[in-house]
Amino acid sequence: MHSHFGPTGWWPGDSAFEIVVGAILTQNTAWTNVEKSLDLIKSDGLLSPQALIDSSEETLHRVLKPSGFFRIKAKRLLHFCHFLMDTHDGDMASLARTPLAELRTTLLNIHGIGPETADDIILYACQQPVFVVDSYTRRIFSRHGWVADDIGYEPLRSFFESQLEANVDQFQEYHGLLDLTGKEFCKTRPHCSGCPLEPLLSDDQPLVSSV
DNA sequence: GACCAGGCACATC
DNA sequence: GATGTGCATGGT
Repeated sequence: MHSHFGPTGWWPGDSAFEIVVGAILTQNTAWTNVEKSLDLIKSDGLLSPQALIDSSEETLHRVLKPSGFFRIKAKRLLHFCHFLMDTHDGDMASLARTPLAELRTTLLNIHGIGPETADDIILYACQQPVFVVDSYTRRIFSRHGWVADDIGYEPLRSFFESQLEANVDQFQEYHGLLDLTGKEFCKTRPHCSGCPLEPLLSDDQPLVSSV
């Protein structure tokens, strides 16, 4: 994948907090739409937990509108902002120092932060090693016959983490490459010709046979 | 005009 | 525990 796409530079963002905002806004949403909202948030000077908390509901809805689900995402963003202010005085660097297991549990307890969003935050905003699984990851591996197509998030994450050295840079790059591969090659079943992973196909049993 | 996009929570069975 | 559904906009 790397030889096909080169370095992905996955997850643009000038700050850890911006990455968190993007992670929440991109839930089931195309990144191009998220960028529109991020631009509005920045131009309105709202890119901080306190600024978002202080903003009116109308303002929040207006800036979140381009990325869809704006009512629900406004609530989810505020839940995270209140958490960050209450427990870390709004400081992402302080949050990022939380030990990995505790960090993950804590994030998952915030309303609106599910497994993928939590892992995006941990890997890209907090720079700690978790393997981010997303719909493309599952689709690519199931279409190649390597895992069951209904494999759960945690079993798939555990699988990757058991096979790979825990390395933040590499985990960031794997996720970016899998996303690009999914977008470009994984449109049709069982798998698309030209996929960079095609040379790995074999008659072997699935790597993970069941949930 | 249908379908999808870098999910999650909640209701119902 | 498993399955279905609402959330909403913008691009293809």
